[in-house]
Amino acid sequence: MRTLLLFDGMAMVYRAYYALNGASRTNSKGVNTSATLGFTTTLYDLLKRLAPTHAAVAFDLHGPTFRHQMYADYKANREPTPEVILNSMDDICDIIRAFRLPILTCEGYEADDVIGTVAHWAENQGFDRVVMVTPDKDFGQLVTSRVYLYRFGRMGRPDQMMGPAEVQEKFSVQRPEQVKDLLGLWGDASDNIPGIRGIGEKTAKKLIAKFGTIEEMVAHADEIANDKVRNLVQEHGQQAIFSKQLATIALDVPIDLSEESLRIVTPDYPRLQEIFSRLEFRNLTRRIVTDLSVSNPSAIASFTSKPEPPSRKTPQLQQELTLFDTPVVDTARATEIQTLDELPADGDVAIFFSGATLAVASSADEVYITTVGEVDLPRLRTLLQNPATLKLCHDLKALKYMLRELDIALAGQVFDVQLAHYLVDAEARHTLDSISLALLGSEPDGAVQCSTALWQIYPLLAAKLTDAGLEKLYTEVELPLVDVLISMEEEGVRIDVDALRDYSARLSAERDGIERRIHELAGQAFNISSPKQLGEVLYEKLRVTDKPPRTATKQYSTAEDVLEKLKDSHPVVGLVLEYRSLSKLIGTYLDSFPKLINPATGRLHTVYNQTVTATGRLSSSNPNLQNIPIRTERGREIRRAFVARDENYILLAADYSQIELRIIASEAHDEHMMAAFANHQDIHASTAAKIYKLPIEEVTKDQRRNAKSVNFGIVYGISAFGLSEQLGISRKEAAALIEEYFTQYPAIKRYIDNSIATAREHGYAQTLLGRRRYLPDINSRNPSARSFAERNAVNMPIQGTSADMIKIAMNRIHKAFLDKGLRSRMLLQVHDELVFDCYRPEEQQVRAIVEDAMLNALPLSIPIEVSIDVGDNWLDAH
DNA sequence: CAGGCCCCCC
DNA sequence: TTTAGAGGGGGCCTGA
Repeated sequence: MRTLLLFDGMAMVYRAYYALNGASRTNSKGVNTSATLGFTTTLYDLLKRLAPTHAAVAFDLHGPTFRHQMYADYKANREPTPEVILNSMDDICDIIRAFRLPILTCEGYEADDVIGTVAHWAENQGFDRVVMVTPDKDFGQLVTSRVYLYRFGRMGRPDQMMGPAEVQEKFSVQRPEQVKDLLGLWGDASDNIPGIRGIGEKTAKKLIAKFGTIEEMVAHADEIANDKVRNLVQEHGQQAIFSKQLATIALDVPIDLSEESLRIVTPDYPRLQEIFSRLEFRNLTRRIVTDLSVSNPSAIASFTSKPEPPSRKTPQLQQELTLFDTPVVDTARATEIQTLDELPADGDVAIFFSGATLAVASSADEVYITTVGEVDLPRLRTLLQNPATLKLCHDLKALKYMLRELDIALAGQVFDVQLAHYLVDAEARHTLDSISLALLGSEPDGAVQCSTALWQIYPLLAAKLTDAGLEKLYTEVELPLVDVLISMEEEGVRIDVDALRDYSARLSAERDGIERRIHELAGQAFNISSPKQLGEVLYEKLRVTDKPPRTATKQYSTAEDVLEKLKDSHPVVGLVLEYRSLSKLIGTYLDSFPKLINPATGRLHTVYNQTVTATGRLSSSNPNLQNIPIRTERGREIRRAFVARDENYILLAADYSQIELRIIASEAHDEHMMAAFANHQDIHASTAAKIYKLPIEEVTKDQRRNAKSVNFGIVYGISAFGLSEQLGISRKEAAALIEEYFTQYPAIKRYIDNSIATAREHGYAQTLLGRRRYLPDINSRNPSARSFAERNAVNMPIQGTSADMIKIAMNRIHKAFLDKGLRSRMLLQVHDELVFDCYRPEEQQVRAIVEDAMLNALPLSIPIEVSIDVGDNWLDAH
């Protein structure tokens, strides 16, 4: 079997950099080896894992400034004159040479042109497999930037060229067929999407179909009937052609290729040893020695390091080694069992279902496939209710809902790969397909493969969970929470539909009146809800300002904060805001809730998603009950429609008070803030007293408001700009406010700095319980990307710890209610608040349980406060 | 039907 | 090249 392994060299360097989670590694001689070490490790791993017969590394000869230069040339109407800049890549090139891999470059072409050419060549040479190794992130960016340029027909700075995530996701480690797809994509992109703004993909496809190619289309633009389209093509045609060139991967780069020159030979071990020793790559040296001791003992002599004792991770590594050589999910290997009886009653099982199809796999090899309607129920029940066995699944909550229809209660240890994957990498996608792709290298097809994939994923994911120290969070927090969420979703909440309808009618009448007045003022009828139409009326017809604000996509902006500033320029602006606010209330809440009430239960059932947020919070949808208005009088009224189950019940709401600030104070060990909390002071007033150096009684409303904003800013990862916007003060004043805050609260400042430093060191931020959020941009050279990551490094541990805390409380409350057989039920969670249907006779009991669970879920070094209130409806329970 | 924009919550 | 620029979410509407 002939396998060609192709590396995108420059991108590999970046990948290596990110792979180290942005950690900067400096050796004892002060040399920063982050990228080099990462690159080398990845290179070595892949050579080992893929065991290719041929390999090559391609580099851009012109470096990252290529695109800048190209853009400059384009603007100046010059022929492209790419500047040749070789980065300080000497070490990496040395290492590649020591591995005796050929480096391919070609002036005037990018690395992926070279790769495309080699891949194309290899296919023609009859290679069995061409594997392209290119980092998802950077290669994705490259792909995207090209497509982007092409599709939108405009140039931009390379660092702005980010595009749809799915484009990025498509490419990581490429299988041969994927390389083919890849090449196909270029063809598709080149011929079907002209880079002309204002012409959509559909129109474009029609045009290309008519003319054949973009060049033809531009040449015969005058034949286009539609005036608008014709003008656009005539105006931007050349740019479209240029964009096409940029977006097309070359398959004919002039490089000499021979099979012999790409063949893998034994590395130059003495040379490698020399470099590794200079760079102080001790662990890598040890690893290579260990590997060599198995495969090539005679080569060890060149390495001075002692072999490492066999790693306990060997089985897993072994598994990884085989992944690339055999299809991961091998249906041929899986035997379809004819009856459930053939599966051992005391064996572990993976359960997968989709629609009516149900697959039960006793291992990666044996699967029973059936439908929910036809399944042998008693046998399935025996299998799943066995407390001694392990159950593997994806999306436990959905599974439990399905099993409940069959009257089956899952017992024994459960491993939900979706939930586990959420903890391992919260921001990734958690569909079974993408988990498989990430961990196994391919996507399962059909129920049989899905169920066997669960078996393959399980050991890998379980190991990751353990390695990251997340087992406890999984077992003790997230897994038990599934039952709590099911109970809450099922319970739903009672809505006073009549009240909702009455209120809707009232607000609708008000809205209609405002709509008429807006139309009168505008002198025309138009759709106020259409930002596009509204923008035209405000900025073109009424000219409420000379400098119309724009959105990122260059549309007129009609965002609230923008309009708020223009309020005094024209009476229509205030009316528009009023209209918007009413429309929102009517559309999102008043009119939508009645439609969502379940006729069977007569209640409103939200869906909680446990694997969405980057920080560990829950999210709620259909409807979202976590964003019910409260701030404005008019909005707040909606909460009146959330009512207790019946006259025997009362709604009980329990809120954490200032929980995030308490977490900061506690984590930072800030004495002043801790004292303020300990003395039950108004924390914002106390902060104001500190920054304005006044006795707390003399703090004015404005000062308190400013202090409150700074406190919030601290939670969010403060910036002078953000604060100035929030408070409507100048950036300078905001900066001064922040500075004074940090002077008065030095421990907070240290805490923030420390959060960022820790994230930089590890490459991730984490909560008290170890929940992680990876921050690959924390060391980015792009200042705005870096700042974003830094703010996340500050915010995530706070927001996430608070999320961990309330999740623990929810689990305890749920359990206590069950243990005591209470009739009261937990209904809603709104991040720092829990709402209950409280059976009146149980009120004191419920209060005690809830308070105890919330206060003691995750003790801080300062007291936590919870306020509990009751009422006939949610508004009164506050 | 997706994406842009907007606005509600914590 | 002219916008956004404090964290985390979801929903509605338009326009193709």
